[in-house]
Amino acid sequence: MLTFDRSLPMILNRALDAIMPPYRDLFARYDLTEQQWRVLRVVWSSDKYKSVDLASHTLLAPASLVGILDRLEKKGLVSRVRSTTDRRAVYIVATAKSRELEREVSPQVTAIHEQLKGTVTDEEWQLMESKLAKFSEAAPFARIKDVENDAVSADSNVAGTRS
Amino acid sequence: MLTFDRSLPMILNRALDAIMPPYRDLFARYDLTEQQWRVLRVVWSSDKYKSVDLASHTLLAPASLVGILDRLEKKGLVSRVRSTTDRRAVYIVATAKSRELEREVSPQVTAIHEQLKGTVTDEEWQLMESKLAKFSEAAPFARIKDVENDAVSADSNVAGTRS
DNA sequence: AGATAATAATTAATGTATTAACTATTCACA
DNA sequence: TGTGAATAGTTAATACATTAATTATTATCT
Repeated sequence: MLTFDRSLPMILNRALDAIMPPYRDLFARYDLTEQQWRVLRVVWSSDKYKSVDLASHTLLAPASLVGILDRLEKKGLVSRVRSTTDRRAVYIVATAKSRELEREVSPQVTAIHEQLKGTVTDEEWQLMESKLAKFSEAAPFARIKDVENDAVSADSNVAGTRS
Repeated sequence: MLTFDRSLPMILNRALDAIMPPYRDLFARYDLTEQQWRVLRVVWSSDKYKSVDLASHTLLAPASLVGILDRLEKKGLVSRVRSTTDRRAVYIVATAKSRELEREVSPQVTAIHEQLKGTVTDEEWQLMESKLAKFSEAAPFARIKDVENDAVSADSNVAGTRS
């Protein structure tokens, strides 16, 4: 019988609950949330990301991004730049102030991650990662039972987003 | 070098993002959220859980539970019963209406989980589960405390009675 | 007994999640 | 070449997450 405690959602949530506090404590010291950090991580990697790109790379819904970007912009860590070629699109660029933050916080984030990785062997890590990747890829069975409305377009969700 | 995409938090979040939609779609059909379902799952297992016990078993913060229980109570799915032996404590009990829901939804939840489990072998599953458990236990600052048999203590002085 | 600490549940404030709907712009194509 | 579909970003409404503070009650300790 399926024990609730050992269901996949609970297993994953429990692991997240266990590993996140050190990250959150660190971010809190710099007045950042976990999600804000995720956005910054991606923005630092390139100035050519539109909001919609950030959504897929950070696993944050577009609607959530709006508020997160509002707050990051208010703190002077990013700025929105309207595209000239496609006036619908907005590019998110990192400010110098945020680069400062990157230099200061990134090493500490790496340190936490290294410590986490240290709790299992490299081999075990690879194994776990590949198994989890299997689940991450196997999402197509998501819409099986749409009884009422005739099947909406076969894939209403773009790969990588959670729309 | 640490790629953001392959950090443990992102790996776990990506897996959750992939597996949760079918669950959420199912719950939505019964006007339930994922968290409300988690609470019900635990409440159904015993009428002797206090709010504080639910918090550890559902991985939901006590502050979040307040609102979730408010909504479940308003829907007539659970009720709060103040303990007579410790007037600080509140026991959460399932209503007959919620038992109906259990009979109808549980099999479908099991079906989704079986399908998920089918994407890897039993051996792979065991492996992944044990590795994730390592992180869940080695948690430096785990917010969730030991969940053992603290809730099953023989305090049968619940004011309300079962049905 | 009486001060104090600990516990259970809650409230308050701010930030994020989720779904649906809406605006503005661009694309596709008959 | 116009017209409907698609896309990017946003707003709105409701629910949950997180931290800190608050209330009520019970436990502890000298």
